[in-house]
Amino acid sequence: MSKSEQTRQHIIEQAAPVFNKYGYAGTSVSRLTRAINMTKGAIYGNFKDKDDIALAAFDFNMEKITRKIARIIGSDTEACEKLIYFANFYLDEFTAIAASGGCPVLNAAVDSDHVHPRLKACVNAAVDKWVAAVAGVVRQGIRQGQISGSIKPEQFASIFVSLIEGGMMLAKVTGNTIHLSRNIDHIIHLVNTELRI
Amino acid sequence: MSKSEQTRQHIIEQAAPVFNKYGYAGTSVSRLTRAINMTKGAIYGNFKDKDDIALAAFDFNMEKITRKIARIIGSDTEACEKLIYFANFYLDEFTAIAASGGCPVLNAAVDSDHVHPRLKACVNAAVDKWVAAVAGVVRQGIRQGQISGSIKPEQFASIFVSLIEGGMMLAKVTGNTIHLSRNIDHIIHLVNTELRI
DNA sequence: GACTTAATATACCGATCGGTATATTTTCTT
DNA sequence: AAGAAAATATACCGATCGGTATATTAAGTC
Repeated sequence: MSKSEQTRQHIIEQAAPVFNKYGYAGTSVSRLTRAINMTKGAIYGNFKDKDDIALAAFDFNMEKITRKIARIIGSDTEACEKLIYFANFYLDEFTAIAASGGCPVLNAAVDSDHVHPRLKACVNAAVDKWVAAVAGVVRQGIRQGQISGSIKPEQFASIFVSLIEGGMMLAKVTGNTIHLSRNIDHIIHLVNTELRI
Repeated sequence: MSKSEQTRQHIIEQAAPVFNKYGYAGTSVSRLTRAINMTKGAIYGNFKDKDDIALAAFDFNMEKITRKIARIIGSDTEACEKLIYFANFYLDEFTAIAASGGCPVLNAAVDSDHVHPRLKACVNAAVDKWVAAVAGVVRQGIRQGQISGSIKPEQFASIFVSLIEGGMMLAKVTGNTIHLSRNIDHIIHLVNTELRI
C-alpha cells in the first residue's frame, strides 16, 4: 500500500464517524483536518472534493457493518436461528454503533435527502441489499422446510429492517435501548410464532 | 394579531419545511430570507438567533401533525379501530408529509444528535408523547375489554412507532411507499390477531 | 397631518466556508 | 548521496456564514 493509499485510508477511517455524527453540511473540511490531524493538502491530494470523501466515508461505515452481517448470513445455521441472531446483532452492537454516530443508513438517509442525490443513491442501494438479505434468509428457510410457505419474505424483511431502524432512532433520541430491545423481542416472537413451522 | 406576530408566524411557517428538508446546518439564514421573501431585519427583529427559529419551526411541524392525531385519539371509537385508523393515517398523509420534507421527528432526531441538544430534547419529548399516546389507546382497550390483558401497552407502542418511523425512512430513501404500507399492514395484523379479544 | 414608535431593509462585521496554487517536505529511484 | 517524483503543508482566493448597527419605512396616536 503506497503512502497516499495509506493516507487515503486514514482519512476515510477518521472522517467516517465525523460525517456520521455531524452530517454532510455539518462536517466542514477544517473539521476533517482536525479529525485526521492533517492539512487540506493531504485531503485534496487524495480526494476530488468533499462529496468524494463523504461517499467514501459512507461506504466505509457500511462495509464495516456489512462484513459482520455477511458472517451471520453466510453461516450454515438454520434460517430461523439466523434471523434471531441477525436481530440480536444490532442490540449487541448498539453501543459500538452509537459511539461512531449511530446507524449510517438511518443517518445518511435523512442527511442526503433533498441535498445529496449521489449519497442518497448509495443509501438506497444499501437498504435494498439489507432487505434482500433478510428476505433471502426467509426464502432459504422456506426452501429448507423450516419456515412456513405462507410467509412473504419481502413483507417480513420490510418489518425486520423497519423495526431495527425505528428502534435505532428511538434509542438514539431517548438515550435508552429499551425501544430497540422491545423491537428485537418482537422480531424473535414473530420468528417463533409465525415463521417457524 | 400584531404586525410582528403575523411576521413571526409567517417566518415559522415558511421556515419549517426548509429546516425539515435541509437540516439545521444545511439551512442558512440567507436561505430562510429567500424562503420567507423577507430580509434579515425581519428575522432578527422577531427571533433571537437561528436556534430560536429552528425550535419554533420544529414545534410548528409537530403541532400540525399532533393536531390531526389528537382528533383520532380523542374520538370515541373503540381502541382497536383507533389503532388501525391511527396507523393508516401515516400512509394517507405520507404524500403531504413527504412534500414538507418528511417526518419531522425522524429528521430532527437524526439532525439534532451531537449538534443541537435543545432540539434533541424537544424530539425526545415528542417521541415520549407519541409512544404514550399509543400505549394509552391500548390501555383504554384493555380497560374496556376489547384488548387482551396480556398485551403490554409500552411494548406494543414501541413497535407501532418504530414501524411507522422505519417505514417512513425506507419510503423516503427508496422513493416507494411499499415498505411503509407493509408495516402498516403488519400493525393491523397485530391488532386483529394479538390485541383484539 | 405631525409625531412617535414599531417593524423591516440595508449595509456591514469578522469568521469560516470549500477549494486551489504553490512551497516545502518526504519518499522513491538510481 | 543526488536528483526526480510524489505527497503534504502553507497561504491564499472569493463566497458565504451567523449576526449586528443603523437607516428607512410603515403603523399607530394625537
